[in-house]
Amino acid sequence: MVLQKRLDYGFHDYQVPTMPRATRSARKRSICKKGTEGSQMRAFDLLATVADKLLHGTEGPTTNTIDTSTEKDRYTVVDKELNVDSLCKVEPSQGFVSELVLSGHDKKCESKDCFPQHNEHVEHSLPLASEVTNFEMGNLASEVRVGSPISKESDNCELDGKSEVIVKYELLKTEEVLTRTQDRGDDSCKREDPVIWDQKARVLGNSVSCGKVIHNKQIVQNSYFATQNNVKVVDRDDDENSSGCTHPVSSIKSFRTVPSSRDRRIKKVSASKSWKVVPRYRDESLSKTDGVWKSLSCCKSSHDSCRPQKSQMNIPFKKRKFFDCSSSVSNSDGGVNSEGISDSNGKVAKMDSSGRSCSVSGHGHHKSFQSKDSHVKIRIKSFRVPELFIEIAETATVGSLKRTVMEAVTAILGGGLRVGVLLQGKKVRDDNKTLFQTGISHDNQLDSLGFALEPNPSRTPLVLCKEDSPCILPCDAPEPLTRYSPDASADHPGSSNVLPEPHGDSLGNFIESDHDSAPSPTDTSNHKSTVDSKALVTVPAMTAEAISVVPMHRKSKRSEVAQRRIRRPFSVAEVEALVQAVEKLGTGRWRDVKLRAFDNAKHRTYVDLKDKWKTLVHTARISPQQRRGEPVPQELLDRVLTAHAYWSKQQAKYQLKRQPERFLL
DNA sequence: CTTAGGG
DNA sequence: CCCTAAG
Repeated sequence: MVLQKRLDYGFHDYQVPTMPRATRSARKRSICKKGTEGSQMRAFDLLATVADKLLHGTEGPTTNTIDTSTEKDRYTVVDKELNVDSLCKVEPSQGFVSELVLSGHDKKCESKDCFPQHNEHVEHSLPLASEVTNFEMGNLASEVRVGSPISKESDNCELDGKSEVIVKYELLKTEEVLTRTQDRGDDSCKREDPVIWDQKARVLGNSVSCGKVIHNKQIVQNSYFATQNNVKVVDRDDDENSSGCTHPVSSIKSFRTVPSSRDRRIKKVSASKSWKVVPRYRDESLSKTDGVWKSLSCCKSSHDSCRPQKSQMNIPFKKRKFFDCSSSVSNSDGGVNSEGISDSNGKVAKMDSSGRSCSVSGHGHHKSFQSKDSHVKIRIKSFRVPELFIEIAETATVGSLKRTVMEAVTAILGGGLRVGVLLQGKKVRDDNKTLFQTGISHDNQLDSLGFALEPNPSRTPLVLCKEDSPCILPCDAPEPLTRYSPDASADHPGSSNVLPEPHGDSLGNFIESDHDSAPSPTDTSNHKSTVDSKALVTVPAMTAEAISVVPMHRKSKRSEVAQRRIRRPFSVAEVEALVQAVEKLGTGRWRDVKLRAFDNAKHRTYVDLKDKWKTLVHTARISPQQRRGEPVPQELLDRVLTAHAYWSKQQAKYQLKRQPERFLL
């Protein structure tokens, strides 16, 4: 039996931040590891989170349930436990819920901008929303504040009718898997079991909506991330509790494919409305963000990083890896989020991620952003995961199916993504060019700027990606969807096919930014993203076009294993910074080197620096022909050798000094 | 947590 | 990059 499920995740404002792996992260790391056994969370975690919420509600009942019960059971149990309140409560501050309410109920959006247009979907959903509203209105209202903060910030929330489904996820608990779309009318789905999700994008404006259907099995409407998503969850359990919430980010526990250990539950990840991509790590100023961001990002300060914080939403990520990934995903509802990326120069580009094509009115508004001439503002509405093809035996259990899907998704999202920048349909490969040089400036080209999440070849073994098709969506580009997403739901935005090139190119950096702080002043170019206020940028979808998941077991096993961090070759600028620091500090003080030259580069640990130095020394000693990767200027290599020789000598002297002493003793 | 090295 | 031993 071949099930083809299409998972469209629209993450509006979904980001994959890089989690700083600070110097001190090690400990955390270890902690995390212990805690989680196989979990690998990365971008995916967010999804999981969301899903989790949908399915299970906020937190997690979890442990016990999960641990003891069978998978099936556990799900069931969990489901029962869901309730709107809990969901809502989780992130009251977020306003997601409220939005939902608003959309359904009031229909008004605080920000008018948000809903410039009505969608069909909206109308559709309205009823649902209203239902929900009725039920829980009180609670919700109380809990949540109305209006999404996000919306305030950025106006561009609105999606046009086009934007459709961002997230569609369907699962059935029972043995059968049904694929459905949103019809609620259909009972077929409902009947059996538990969980079916259908999320569709819906335009809610910036906010996310949370809906719950209580009665029969109902439907939870969620719009996560951005804009409009409707999620229906049909829960067989009648309970009172089914609830849906839409958070931009929420946690999903259950999804965990890994049967084993506890699942990670992510308590909350909320969508942050805005986050900065590269704010100084220390600053952490995500002003706009809710607490969410922090949690997602691991912590700005290294201290916090892995450990879950009780107070805020924690994201108990089991693995540090998750953090390690520089990328994290954040959703934003309306896509209101804005992100700023600062490059070494200190420039900051703000990005708003929002659903895909964003052509939104907001853009116009954004112009205001431009005020600072030299900065390019980019808004990314969302990144989507278009399709996922799964093949699984009929005899497989639902649980295995879930795991399989999870794995597939995880492989894609968590396996390593890189961001590709497209300009007028062409992939911009030179990471070293400045935006200006590339033609990405606030006054031009914005319309043709697109971003794509591309599978990182090195990291996605399991996934079969066709190279050629990364899903890319040029922002405004009218192009048709990529082939990958055949169905309408597929994005509206046109996508251009693009390059599939694997790694080397430029994109490698996650938006998150790695801009390493220090190294080169010139780095700015690294972040390719740019946009001006005007244009919305569409986000590209992930391309995992089709993924075949085959043997679950293997994968799962694999997945359980900690993921390896993505490879991030050192740029010349970084090498330069490293060399300079080592010349000054010497070779044995990697922590100091880290602090001195890479303090802002969260993804570079002192161990990484030490390793890099090791390889640099090696590189310097071999013939140029034998060197691979981005060529390092000979001058730097010479300095490496010189410094290495010098410090080796120093060390030797030190040792000699000691030697006599020892003797004496 | 840091270092240092091997893998 | 990861993992580990050692400090």
